[in-house]
Amino acid sequence: MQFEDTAAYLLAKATVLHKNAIQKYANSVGLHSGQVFVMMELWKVDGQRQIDLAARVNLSPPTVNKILGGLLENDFVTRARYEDDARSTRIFLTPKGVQVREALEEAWIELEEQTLGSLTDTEALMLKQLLEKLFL
Amino acid sequence: MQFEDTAAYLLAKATVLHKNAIQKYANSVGLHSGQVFVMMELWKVDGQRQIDLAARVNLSPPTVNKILGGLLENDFVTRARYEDDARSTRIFLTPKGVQVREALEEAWIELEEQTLGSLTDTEALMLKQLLEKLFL
DNA sequence: CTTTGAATATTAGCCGGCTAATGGTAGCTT
DNA sequence: AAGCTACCATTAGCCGGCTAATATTCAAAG
Repeated sequence: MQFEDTAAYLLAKATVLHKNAIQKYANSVGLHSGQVFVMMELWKVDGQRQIDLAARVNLSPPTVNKILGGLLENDFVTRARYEDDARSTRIFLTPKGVQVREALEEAWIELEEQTLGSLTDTEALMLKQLLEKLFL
Repeated sequence: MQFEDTAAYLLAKATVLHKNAIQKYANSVGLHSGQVFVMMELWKVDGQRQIDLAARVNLSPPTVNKILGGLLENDFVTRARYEDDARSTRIFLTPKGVQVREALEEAWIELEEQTLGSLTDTEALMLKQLLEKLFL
């Protein structure tokens, strides 16, 4: 059997390089690679609980907790207790957290170009459709 | 701008879930997720130097060094000095390291089915071709 | 032959992922 | 009211990724 012929292998291989690219562009706007996806969810819906954030980004609660620690230290978000339920905390964007979105959008456009650089427009569209079908 | 519409976003999203799947099947044969790709390279060419392994798997030398530490502890590989160059070490598979390939192949087939479960054969082929074009 | 520079492995330290275990709270059952 | 159970956040500890810095060795230049 040839591992290299499997989609599972190719997808993992692509992952490694893509992760490096994300890290590069995330760092260029002052974020770490893991933080960007949490921020994206908060830009969609602000004030979410950690457990809901974890579900949205498909990460474990401890991982999200750790990532939020970094975002808190750098004043991208704040934590607030939720009055109706003392177990939960809600995470809110700071002005700095709102503002960094614009910078990330610009960086993301470059990332997208780099990612799809070797593909035609048709192929790019096909890839996106297949990825959506794969895991959504 | 909608991050969710970009291939960079979708690829990262697919990555997260795929990594979990790899971890699950790797563990089922006694390996950790990062170790499987190093082993695959050794199954192709045994006795490689660490620096060359790192290049083959697209990881940094310190990362490969750490992964090899785990493989050494569990007797999947051995280290041997390279006669011609005292800077280098060569990594060789142990019998256990050779043997585990068969188990991983079986697990990998299941992983492949799970990964491509939602796709038709045509789509699966297309995905593989696009991934190859992306990062090879 | 000495010095300088490149290459290889390794260590330290960070972030990002996981599981397992803890502690506190809410809610339901009795 | 008491107690069981489920839920949420957090901590501890592991593996996997990175960059930066170190030590050793090789090779090439002087």
